[in-house]
Amino acid sequence: MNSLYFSNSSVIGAIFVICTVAKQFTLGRNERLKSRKQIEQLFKEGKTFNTFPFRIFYTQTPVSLINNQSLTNLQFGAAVSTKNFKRATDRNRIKRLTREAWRIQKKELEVLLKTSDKQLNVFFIYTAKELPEYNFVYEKAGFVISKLIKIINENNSVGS
RNA sequence: GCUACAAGCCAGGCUAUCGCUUUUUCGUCCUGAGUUUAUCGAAGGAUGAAAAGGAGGAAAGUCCGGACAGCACAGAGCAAUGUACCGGUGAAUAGCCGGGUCUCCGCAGCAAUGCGGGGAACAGACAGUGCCACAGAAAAUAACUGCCUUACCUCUCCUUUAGGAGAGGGCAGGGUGAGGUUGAAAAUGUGAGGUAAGAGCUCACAGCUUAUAAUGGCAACAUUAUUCGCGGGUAAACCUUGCAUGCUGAAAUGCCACAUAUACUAUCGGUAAGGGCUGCUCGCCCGUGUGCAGGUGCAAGCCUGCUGCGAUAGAGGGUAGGCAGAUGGAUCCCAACAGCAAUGUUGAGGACAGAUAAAUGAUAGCCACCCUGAGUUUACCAAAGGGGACAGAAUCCGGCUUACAGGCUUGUAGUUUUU
RNA sequence: GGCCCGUUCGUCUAACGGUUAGGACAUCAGAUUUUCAUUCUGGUAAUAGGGGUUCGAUUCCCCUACGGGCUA
Repeated sequence: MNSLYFSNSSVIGAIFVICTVAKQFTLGRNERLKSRKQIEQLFKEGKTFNTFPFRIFYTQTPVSLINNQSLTNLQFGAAVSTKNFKRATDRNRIKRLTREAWRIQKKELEVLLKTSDKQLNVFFIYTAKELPEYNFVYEKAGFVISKLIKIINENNSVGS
């Protein structure tokens, strides 16, 4: 919040600041999983764990192995099955809620990934059969993120 | 005022914080065509800021019809698929509008009929084939029973031993389709004549139907007159007749990039002759490079993909594929005119999203709306609490169908109170 | 996005337009047995919803709902 306030007040003067310190809670084009190939690879090679309403697929690779430099450290996707929710509106609603919960809470993960030089792809699949409330989704997404942080830390300690 | 039905319209608003996406402008960074070799910079990419725009009446179902694209195609008939009262409308339809016929319901009337509302795949059952359970004699040339009659046999009576009258019987021949308890449906119905008994056999009235003519109507059709006739139903059974139809769909298609050198692109060559035009007929046509799979109605040819032989030429470097198609069009709103209407013409101005693991959002508060209603001044007040549907563009349009909280407007009907 | 197919007792299924919609497993009741199992007898139980054609629809036609498959 501090940086935001700062950037708003000094638009003309501090160009460098704007360039380096961007918005916090973004979820732009590069931060989402958009390619069919990537997602298929994720399902093939990724690891999974369950926390109740979600099933999580993820892969982590060191940044040094990746050639494409425009990639960000963290990429995200979400899906809801047609079997459990037949109406498109409900599916849209769930995807929007999960995206929102992810967007607001992912900051900590990003910082960790930058310091440990890793790239992480995450995919959420909603497996419950009832429409959730926002607070519930927010809580569970926070739990998932803390779990991911734990996994990365363990991996770091083992690798080093 | 309330309730019900029908038609049309709307599909909550505002603020704050944090986001997504498209376009434009400005800034920064990267690459860098160009050449004047630089504090230049086309085109492109990344990123930040600002401004503007950002989901429906059904975006849904995919039930119809088109636009558009690719492939195929000398032609005619049969076949296949769809469709079926008439006219209009429109790009087109099984849509829409108007009309006709039949039929159902309600009201009025003794009835004929009239008025109002709804429904109809509404061509053909004298072209042919099939089917019609149970019941019934029979479910369709007909048979059975029955009725009448002829000859024969038996009995009784009369009597000029020939025979006549009456009754009964069963075999045979003839006539008949009037009666036969059923059923959804039984050979048009009623009356009279006629006959051995009967029958549209004849006649009168009524009903249906064929053809012709007149009148009205663009037509379907209606009315009237004359005439042929009166063998059920079923074509949403096969079928017949008329009309229409080439097939496949944006995951179509075009371009660029990428791609393993036994690869890719372009051009060319080689063994072998029959085969095709839709399955059939007529009539006609093509042609000399292999195999497999898919598409186009089988096959062939053609196209696409894969595999495989040879020759010549060209061309090389790194992984989210990208762009076009693709969003402005048979559009919507307003006014005038034409038309019964669907709709058309003219005019002015305004509006109109473009995502691609798929945007158009999330949270909080307030206001408005609806429900319950503590309270007490019993009302046109109201704390606190609860509720807000159906549903998410995917190439684009025109219809149809289905889902839908609540509100507004108009019309019709009913009811209550007051006058 | 486009195309095609299906829906019958709790489950798996059968049916020529014509009976009370048949069969198997399951379930319920009774019999057999000291008891249980097996076996035998009997019962309950369904045409997805709506409309049409027909004298009469599980069947034929239309609409709707739901389910499944194919297609890069």
